[in-house]
Amino acid sequence: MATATAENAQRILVVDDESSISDLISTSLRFVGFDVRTAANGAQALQIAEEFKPHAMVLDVMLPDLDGFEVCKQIRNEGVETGVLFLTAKDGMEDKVKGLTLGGDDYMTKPFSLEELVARLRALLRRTGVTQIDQDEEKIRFADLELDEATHEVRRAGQLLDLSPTEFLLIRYLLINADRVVSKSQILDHVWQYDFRGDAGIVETYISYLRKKIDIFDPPLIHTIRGVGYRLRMPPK
Amino acid sequence: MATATAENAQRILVVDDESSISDLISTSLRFVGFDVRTAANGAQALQIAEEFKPHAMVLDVMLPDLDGFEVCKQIRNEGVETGVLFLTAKDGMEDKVKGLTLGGDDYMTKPFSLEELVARLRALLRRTGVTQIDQDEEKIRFADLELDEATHEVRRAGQLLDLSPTEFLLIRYLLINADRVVSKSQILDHVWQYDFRGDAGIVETYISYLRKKIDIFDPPLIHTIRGVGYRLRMPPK
DNA sequence: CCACAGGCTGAGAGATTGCTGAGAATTAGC
DNA sequence: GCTAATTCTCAGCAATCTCTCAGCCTGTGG
Repeated sequence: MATATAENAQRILVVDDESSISDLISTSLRFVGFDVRTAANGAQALQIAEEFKPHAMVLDVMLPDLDGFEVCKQIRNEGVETGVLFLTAKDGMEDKVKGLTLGGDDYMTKPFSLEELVARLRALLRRTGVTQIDQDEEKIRFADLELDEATHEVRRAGQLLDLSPTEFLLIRYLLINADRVVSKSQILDHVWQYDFRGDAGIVETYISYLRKKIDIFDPPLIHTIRGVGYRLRMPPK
Repeated sequence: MATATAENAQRILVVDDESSISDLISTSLRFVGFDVRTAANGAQALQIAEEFKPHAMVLDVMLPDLDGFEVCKQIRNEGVETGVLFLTAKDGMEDKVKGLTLGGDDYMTKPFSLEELVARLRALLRRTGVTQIDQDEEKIRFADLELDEATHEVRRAGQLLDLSPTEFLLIRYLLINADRVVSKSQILDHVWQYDFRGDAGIVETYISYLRKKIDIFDPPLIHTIRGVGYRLRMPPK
């Protein structure tokens, strides 16, 4: 977790009253290189936003004091240009969230997967144009594997693959960590919703699905590191 | 939002006393690249217009002080050349407005869809000749699908399609975002009237209608990305 | 070479998501 | 006003996806 906070890292403010959630999110975001602050309620959020000037916020709509929309409004009124990713419970509420995809904002329902959170946040930063050097193509590549965020297409050797939502998240996670070993529990934590209560065996199942779709090509890219996890890699020359 | 205000972006003045409405509109317009200011009443509008010199205005006819027509008149008397898109409530009024929008001006009744607002505003700017470089063709094309903004006609393989108003807005939204995935809530936010309180299921229904009209041709262009949204695309190679 | 833990995979139950037809409610045109 | 078009809701069906589980396979260490 040693990622140094770069001078010019993008600043994210995470606002949620459940500390377990905001810890989860902030740890995750820090790990992928964002500069993160957290707040547990609306008042605190306003205060921090003023001096922290976040590029984007992850904002629970249900806060103990103000609601998320109000917080968002006030922060913008103070001239902080920031995109917002709202978090909402699965039930009701959802219609209240309408209109948010207009300004580039977005929302997700709890529970979510961390991979998805990061992906959405990146998309949001891209849309709201805060990305300093928008050099990051919307494509992730490894060998002859290519994932396109905008079209949601995954190709191997130019050929389009038909993946289910979870398969898509999984291969993206592997791609992001290409060449590195990732453990089954890491995968579970990032790709599955954070309240998933099953065991890591599910990961094996999905790896199996993926192999049947992407490793019918040569060479195989998904490698098992027995006792450790998986790794995307080119065959040693 | 953070969209950089281009030096030469077109300037729009939005005048409405309900802040929820003017927020909605300005967010939307800023996001598509306009330089936007807002005013909450007639007096304020006059004041801002003087120095902001908007290329066009979105103007509620019902304002707390002056009415919209008066505002429009006075601003033009001061020599600001500006097209006007009037907003009116659904009731009476309508004919009164009709009579007064003879120039290149236009009007819409509340509530409206934001896609429609943007389209009308663009058309207005085009008519009043303010558009510096009329880069935007009046036709949007994708594969053998063609939508003509000016005539409101949609053709596939040269054949004219008979679409209802909502179907038209929907296919336009898909066309504008051709090849990218758009979620059901994005669609709802952009295509439906801002006060629509139903759920996203309606989008499925309309996609179904559209498919029956445009995808009876080969190849099908409207594709479902399960768990994500829809996407207009050519068949995979 | 055997035993065993870890990993792989096919089958299937159950849940989710999307599609569509039918009809009610609303709106627009005459 | 009346009719026709359009919009919207809803419910059943179909497709797909998620997850569990059990039996088999494989690498490893003794």
